[in-house]
Amino acid sequence: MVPDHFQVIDFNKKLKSWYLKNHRPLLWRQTTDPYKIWLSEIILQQTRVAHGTPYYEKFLHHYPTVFDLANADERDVLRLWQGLGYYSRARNMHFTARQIVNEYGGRFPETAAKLSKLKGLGNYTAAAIASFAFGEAVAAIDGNVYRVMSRIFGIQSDMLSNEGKKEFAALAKELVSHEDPATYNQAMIEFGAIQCVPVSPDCSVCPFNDICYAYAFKMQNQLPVKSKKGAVKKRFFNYFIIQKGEKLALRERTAKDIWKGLYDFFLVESAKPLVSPEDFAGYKTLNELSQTGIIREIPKEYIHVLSHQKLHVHFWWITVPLEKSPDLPENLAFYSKEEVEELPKPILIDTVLKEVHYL
DNA sequence: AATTCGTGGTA
DNA sequence: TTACCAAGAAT
Repeated sequence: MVPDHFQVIDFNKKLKSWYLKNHRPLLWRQTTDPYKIWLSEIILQQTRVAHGTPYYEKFLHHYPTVFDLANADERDVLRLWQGLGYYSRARNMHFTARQIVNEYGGRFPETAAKLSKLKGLGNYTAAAIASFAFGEAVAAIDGNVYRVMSRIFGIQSDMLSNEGKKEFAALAKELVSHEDPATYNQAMIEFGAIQCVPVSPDCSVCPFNDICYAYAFKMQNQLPVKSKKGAVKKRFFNYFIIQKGEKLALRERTAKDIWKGLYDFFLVESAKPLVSPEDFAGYKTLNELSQTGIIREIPKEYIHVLSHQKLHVHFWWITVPLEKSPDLPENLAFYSKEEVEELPKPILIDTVLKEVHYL
């Protein structure tokens, strides 16, 4: 709850004034088109503006309307998303585009309550679209807003716990401007992004340093409180790149695991790194394949770090003679160089193919 | 409710 | 080198 002495009207006035003077001219702020706003919000989830901006422009160029996105193949959408990470965002966005077209006539629902029922839209994104595109007076609470509220009001609850989220939500509901909710939400987010930054904010120029709890008690670097993440797990990936002529064998990842929907090579995951040919003894299909063609090692260990996993990756290249047609395991299939280029791939796979000058 | 889902940048 | 961070959501 907002303390008795806190002046919500004054706060909103100063915040808006700060925003009008200091905000960045980001592309997706120049429109009230819910499609464009939705696209930007999905792209920016857990993603820096600098990283997401080129993707926003690419998507808008390829898919100018929700109808264009709905008509696209999921594979092409994932290919355009390649390099952004958290690929379920792209799959959910594509699914939702089709739903908007097929069930809503191409028009987005206009309230946060309805929007949040769509795939890929949680409380934050639904509120952002509802306020930016339709002017609904709902608070959009992202990581920036949690930080700003936590510092100004001295809220020390864990912002990632359910209890903490309720507390922040109740406060945010009292703060949101009913006069201009869109600018209020943009301003809170922007204020957190460029003034009330996570590490070592310059509080000397902050318009709220006279009312800020964190500034008064020098707790800028202690707030907000976030529960710590779990340990990073090690995994050992052994990739076998099977080549026949110009073609490579790839397969779509369909398991409930990282990189779902993307394409990679024949993969043997092991508890420890496989170093010598003797280590392959236990893998039947691998032995058969290695006898089919020439196998050589890419003498390098790739370390690929994800948010909760650290991959130790080794690549082997198997060249199959043109006259032979090995039985490919799993759902592997041969793709031409042009097809390989067009398939959505984890950034690691793309990097390796470029390093060996295949792509 | 705790985990899991990428990638790149920075201190 | 490690840890943290970046316009969160799904399970």
